[in-house]
Amino acid sequence: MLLSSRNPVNTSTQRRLTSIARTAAGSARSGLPKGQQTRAAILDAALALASQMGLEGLSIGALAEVTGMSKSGVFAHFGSREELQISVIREYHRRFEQEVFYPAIAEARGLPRLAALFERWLKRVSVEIDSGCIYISGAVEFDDRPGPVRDALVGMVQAWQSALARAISLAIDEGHLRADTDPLQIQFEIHGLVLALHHDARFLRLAGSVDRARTGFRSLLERYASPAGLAALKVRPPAAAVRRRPRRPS
Amino acid sequence: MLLSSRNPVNTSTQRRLTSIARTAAGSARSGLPKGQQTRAAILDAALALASQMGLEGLSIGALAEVTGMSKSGVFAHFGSREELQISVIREYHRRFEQEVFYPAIAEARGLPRLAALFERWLKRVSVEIDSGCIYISGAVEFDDRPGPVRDALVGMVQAWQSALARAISLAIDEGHLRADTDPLQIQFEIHGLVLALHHDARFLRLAGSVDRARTGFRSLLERYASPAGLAALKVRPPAAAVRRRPRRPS
DNA sequence: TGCAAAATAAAACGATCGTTCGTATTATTG
DNA sequence: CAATAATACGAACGATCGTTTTATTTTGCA
Repeated sequence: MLLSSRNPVNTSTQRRLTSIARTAAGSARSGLPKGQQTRAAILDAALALASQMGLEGLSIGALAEVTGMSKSGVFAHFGSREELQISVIREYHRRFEQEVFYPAIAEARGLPRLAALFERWLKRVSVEIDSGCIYISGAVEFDDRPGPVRDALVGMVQAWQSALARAISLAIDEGHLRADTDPLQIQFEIHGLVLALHHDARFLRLAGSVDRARTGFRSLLERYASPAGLAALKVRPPAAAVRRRPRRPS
Repeated sequence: MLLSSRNPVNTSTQRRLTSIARTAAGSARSGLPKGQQTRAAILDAALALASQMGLEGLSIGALAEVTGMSKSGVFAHFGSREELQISVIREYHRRFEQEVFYPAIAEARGLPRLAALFERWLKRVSVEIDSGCIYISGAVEFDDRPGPVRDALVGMVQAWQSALARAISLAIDEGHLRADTDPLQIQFEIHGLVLALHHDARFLRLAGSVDRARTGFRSLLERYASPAGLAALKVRPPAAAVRRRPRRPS
């Protein structure tokens, strides 16, 4: 796993799930045992619901109505509301990896990769579907609410932040960013652009916010990038499919 | 009022308050009639509570417990939970004006004023008391929840944003920022710095976030400011008390 | 001081919440 | 197919929420 994060699942949910996996290990006929299948369906609905109402607004009753199940039926799959929220966070993390991190990491080290990370992040946070970003809304909801949900959220966000910082550091090593750059400072400012985008696009419903974020990113590069880095961005190849051959200049 | 915002108070609360004011108009002995007095006390507690739990987490029961009143006693002062939330938003706006806007507007037009706005904004959002920023948490809570609360929130935020944009435009007029600058773009990026600060300081509890925001602001100025603007910042006088004499260079 | 009005309290209502429990249904496997 | 475990349901519980109603206390003014 590339976006590393510890996985402290000693809960009842996990116990049931492993026992399920053991029981129905042989019947990989339709892919998954029935339980996991509906669990995935519930989780999918829960993600949509949490993206709109927030993690705190996520209610089991509403989830039951959406999925056409009974409240207790939904409940049984997670054991508690907290576990449901944590599961939602984990699933969001998984999709975030899938749609932002993995595709971008296929780009060449340095500014190309960093720019790809940023661009996919923008899409994820503002335009795609109607989903708000659970990382952002969760950060506000749980900044003063201790507990396992907050812990899970902090873990995921930190994992993403350090992945981003790593990409920035690589860009420095590659000579694409000035050697005296502070990776965490750039990360801070990039994060700010995304947060401002989320705010203006989702709350104020301002058109053209994505372009403002892009402009901010460009002028940030003009400040911190080296000529070599800017050049690497210009000649940026289409990066279709899998381009994993490690190409280190210098 | 300098941070302008329409005030659509045709509610039952407003009706009662004016009638109170009429009744006890003569007795300005201890400043306010009893009703307004406890209302202010409740609002004070509500602001603290909403800063910590969010506007949605603000419950009348908890508010009653904190103030040592009965639920219905608290309730009677606002008529509905929505009105309470809106009142909290208005009160926050008032304090924001008082602690951020008015002191900063006493500074000289241009970068000195803009820098003062930013600096006081930082303090308000991250360090002062334990209060989170209701503008920020509210934006996340109500980005997908239509209604009068959201409307009030949007109005206040827009008022502040346009006040900020006005200060930026003045800095351009003053020759402190390059003439080809887009005020809304700068506003967007400054807003991003504040949001990132709020995130890192309150959610991740990262030390040194305020300095990161300041660093971001400085490098933003290096990009957009003119030599004259930077000079105006350097010789910045202490700005004690009232210094309103308009000093336009050039 | 007395009296109307304003302010607060107490209790209850209906709704919704997460959760539990007993039971019925469905799926999986020997 | 039968046996057994996995799933799902329905009803109910206790708590909390915003709100209403009714009654009591407190306040401010003639």
